[in-house]
Amino acid sequence: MSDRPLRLRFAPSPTGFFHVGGARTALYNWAIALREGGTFVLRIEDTDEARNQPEWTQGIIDALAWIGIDTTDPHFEGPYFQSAYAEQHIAAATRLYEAGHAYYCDLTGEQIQERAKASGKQGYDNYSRDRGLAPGPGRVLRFRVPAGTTVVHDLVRGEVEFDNANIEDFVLLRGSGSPMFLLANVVDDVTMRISHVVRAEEHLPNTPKQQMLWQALGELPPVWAHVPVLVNEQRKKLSKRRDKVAVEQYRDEGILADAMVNYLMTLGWAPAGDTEIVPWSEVVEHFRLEDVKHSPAFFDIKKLNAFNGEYIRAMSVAEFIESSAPYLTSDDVPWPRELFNPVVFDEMAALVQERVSRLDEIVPMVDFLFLADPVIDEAAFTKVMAAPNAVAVLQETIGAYETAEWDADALKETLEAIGAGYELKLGKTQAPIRVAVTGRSVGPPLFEALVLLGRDETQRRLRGALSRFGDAGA
RNA sequence: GCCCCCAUCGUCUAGUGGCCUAGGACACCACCCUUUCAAGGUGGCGGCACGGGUUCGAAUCCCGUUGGGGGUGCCA
Repeated sequence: MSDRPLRLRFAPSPTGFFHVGGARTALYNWAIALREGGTFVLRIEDTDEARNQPEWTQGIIDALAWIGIDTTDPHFEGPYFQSAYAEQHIAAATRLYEAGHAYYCDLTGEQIQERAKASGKQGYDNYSRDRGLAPGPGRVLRFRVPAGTTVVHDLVRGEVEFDNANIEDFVLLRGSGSPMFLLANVVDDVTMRISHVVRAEEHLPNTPKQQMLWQALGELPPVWAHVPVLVNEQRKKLSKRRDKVAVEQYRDEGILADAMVNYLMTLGWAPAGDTEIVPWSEVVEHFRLEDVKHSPAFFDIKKLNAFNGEYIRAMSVAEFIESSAPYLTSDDVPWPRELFNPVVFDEMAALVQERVSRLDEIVPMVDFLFLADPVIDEAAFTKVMAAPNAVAVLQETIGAYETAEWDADALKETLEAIGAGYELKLGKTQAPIRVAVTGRSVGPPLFEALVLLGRDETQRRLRGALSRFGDAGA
């Protein structure tokens, strides 16, 4: 089974956004396809009520492209749509029926429950197995699970043995005649000549059923690999209801694709050596399914952010400026568009770059440069101005900055001298100036910002702060 | 209930019988640097779930217990 051409597949169902767990599974498949010269097949499993399908599908394709899985890459094939192959699925089911591997059953869900209650056992009791029912409306087609055991050879878990006695005769075709997931999935994998099925662990219980289907269809099963699921802080499988799982959302918040990819790969696997931050090329070279951990991994946003900070700081300033642009020119920006000055931002960029871990932190860090008036954080203002001599420092600074040379060093020295008169260190002295000009007590380096703001605007803001005390400054 | 999977610092992991006094990273704490905040540097806190074996030797192998997770649809 391993001498077939290497063909992997990623088979998401279009549910509206791209799940980080799906992204990791896709990446695992992709890394293998790339290194081994195999093919990565994208198949959209849209057989359920897939409303709005084209939109969701495009979302998946865009998200895959973002993490580097590009539809134009020679290793990429697809997308295929499962819904387009319904006839094949049904044809396969018919073959299974004709070969005696499947039979029709007319029991309703209620009837199955009643029988289960009466017998004290759970689930369907294979009641219709030998009733020889013909196909008919409302009748489902069930697979006749053979006696014996099914051994699944799994690249990450080894051999997993299932007693077929614990597997009930599952449904292949609904009463409406439409194919079920288990069947469609296998038939598609067979026709697409898939050699390796790499997917999340939640599918492991399905695997013996699917393997029996492969065999009943006269095919050699693929190599299986079930990777551990991603969990939340409560150690539950990541769910879209309570957890933040949309790749698109992280992208919009300014997580870099490279950082996301790198982080995702370290969940369940680790590059050799003491460094987790490694380029994709190294991942491709070293990733092995056999090395994937067996236990679930917590998707830790803090660590993702830390990775992202590393990637941001590794960029050139020019790259950083380019990546910042969408955030600075979006419609959500707090300043009037006409007041934004890219030249000013570019001057600040290097200082901002080493202070953010996500791109969306840029705007609140530089907003005071482009706002007509800074938004004053009242708590910070009150606290800073209550410090001994804070107001006096403010007053004196206004006077000194009237004539000071307008460069960062001079502004710093001037303020240092003023602070010295009150026996204050620069850290204390700059606080009232910072809050007066930026509105906050934290932010990027002050004097560099003042230079960009200009003397007039700086003085205006300093006086504005002073006037808050009633005794209009100047 | 039944079936299956899993178990190293709080978290992600290294570790495949002696190199382990269990290594790294994130987080946290302290200190240094410092113009606030970061970044950077130094140090610290903190773990092999438990009990039996096997072995000269067990985080590593076996069994059991406990604990967690996944599955159990005419969903995918």
